[in-house]
Amino acid sequence: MTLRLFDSAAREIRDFVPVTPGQVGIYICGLTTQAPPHIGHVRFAVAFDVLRRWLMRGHGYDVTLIRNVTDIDDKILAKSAEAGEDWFALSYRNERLTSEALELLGVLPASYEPRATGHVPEMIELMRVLIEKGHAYPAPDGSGDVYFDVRSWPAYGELTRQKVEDMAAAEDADPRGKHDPRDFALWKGSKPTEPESASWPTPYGVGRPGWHLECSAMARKYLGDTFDIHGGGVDLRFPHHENEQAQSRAAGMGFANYWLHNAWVTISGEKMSKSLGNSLLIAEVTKHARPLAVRYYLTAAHYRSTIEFHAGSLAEAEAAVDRIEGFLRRALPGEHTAQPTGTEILPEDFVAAMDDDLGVSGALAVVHEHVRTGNIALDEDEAEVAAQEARLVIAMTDILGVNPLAPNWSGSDTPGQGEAADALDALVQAQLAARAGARAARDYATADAIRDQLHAVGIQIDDTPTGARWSLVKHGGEN
RNA sequence: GGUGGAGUGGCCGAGAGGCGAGGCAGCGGCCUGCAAAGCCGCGUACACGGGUUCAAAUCCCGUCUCCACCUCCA
Repeated sequence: MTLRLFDSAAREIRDFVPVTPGQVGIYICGLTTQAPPHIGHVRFAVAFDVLRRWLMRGHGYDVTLIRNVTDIDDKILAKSAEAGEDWFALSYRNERLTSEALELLGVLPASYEPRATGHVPEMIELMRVLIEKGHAYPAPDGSGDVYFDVRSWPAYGELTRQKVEDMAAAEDADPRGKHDPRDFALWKGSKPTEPESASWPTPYGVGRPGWHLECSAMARKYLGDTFDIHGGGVDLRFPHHENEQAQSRAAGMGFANYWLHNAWVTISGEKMSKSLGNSLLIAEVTKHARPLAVRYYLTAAHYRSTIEFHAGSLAEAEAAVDRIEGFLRRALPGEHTAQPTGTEILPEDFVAAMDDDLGVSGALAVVHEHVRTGNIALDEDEAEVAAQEARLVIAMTDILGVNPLAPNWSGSDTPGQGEAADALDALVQAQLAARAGARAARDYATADAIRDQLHAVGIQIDDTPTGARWSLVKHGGEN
């Protein structure tokens, strides 16, 4: 089967063919570390995590994923100045919060996360080449700015199919000394109001990275002049990705062969933004739903579709996850965690859905069908069949990063692990034994009282033909 | 003004000429002491108006509405 991806540069679905057989290089634009991450911010990471897992598990590629950190920009400097905090401290704090959020949501760590500020020499080299080739120039006013000469690169605008004449003037730097108002800054000369720590010497003056140059420099350093996939949110298509491509190609590189862009998380139909407040920060959201449910919510829709966040979103995801998890726990009793063995034969319709531009919705439909098949097998006492279905469900959900039994979801809410869990189990088992006795004596009032008491402290009792089982009620807020 | 995306049943969300994805919620049933879980059954939905076709949510024409980007953005 051939993986097909929607290349937003070509605006069509294309067969994926890597530059080097068996290997895939992916560069995705990470976050500008100016604020803690909200649920919309992490969608790109989840979307590309699914792509990465599918490339690895579905096609056996060796994947190098570079996710950059833009650790300096106008807003970081402005916010830190406002807060009276060092810019690098603010930036690093948010970088750590972002990493924690992604780990919490089961996003595999990137191969590397390069920071813009750590790649100034690479950027200087790029500027040198661009200036030499006549595609960039230092501002003649001595400001220290270096601009990309848009008019010198006829292909400018090709990524987003725009004509230079239709574009508004760039305002990311003072228009001092620009050849054309659309020219954008590769490098920004230091301003007297900016801290000295936010500046680096270059042949063109002291300053700091522009927003776009870092990605061109870092993609080249870690993935080569031509690489496979470049990803990011749709809002980055212009100007960021357009500019990256122009810089890199004008400097003589091939740059990305495929461009993938993910859509938004919306609220009431509108793009989520910081102004909506704290309730949607990852740290807040995961207080109301367990991380697995948040991950499922973010994963379940196609990456190019906007997903609407509403009051019941996480509860629905929780219910769907509970259904899958409930089956796995019944089909694989005693296995607290479980991962794919790598030898499972994935269902054909699952593979077909994933190969079709990562059709996660169709893939999840296959998962749920196998859950149903497995549940029927359990009802009919066919434990072997159920276990086989469970293995498939684990393999499929693991590719999507939503395997309920994956070790990374194990936390304090997972029964059966650790000494405290053993102690809890012993206490609950004693209660269950008492309840079983009451039921045997047809003293249902007592039996129900025990069940109610346990439920009141968050323990769910389910009677089965082989005895009662218990589990913690999953409703977040306990993690 | 330029560029791009979207309107699907109570909700979320796939699909892209014929076979009703899936989940959530709801109703009925089986099971259960009662529950829970599970299973079975129940929904002819595709913004609007035309058109093409044996057949349209899907193609064509027109209209309406919404969203995003146009140098801060996942």
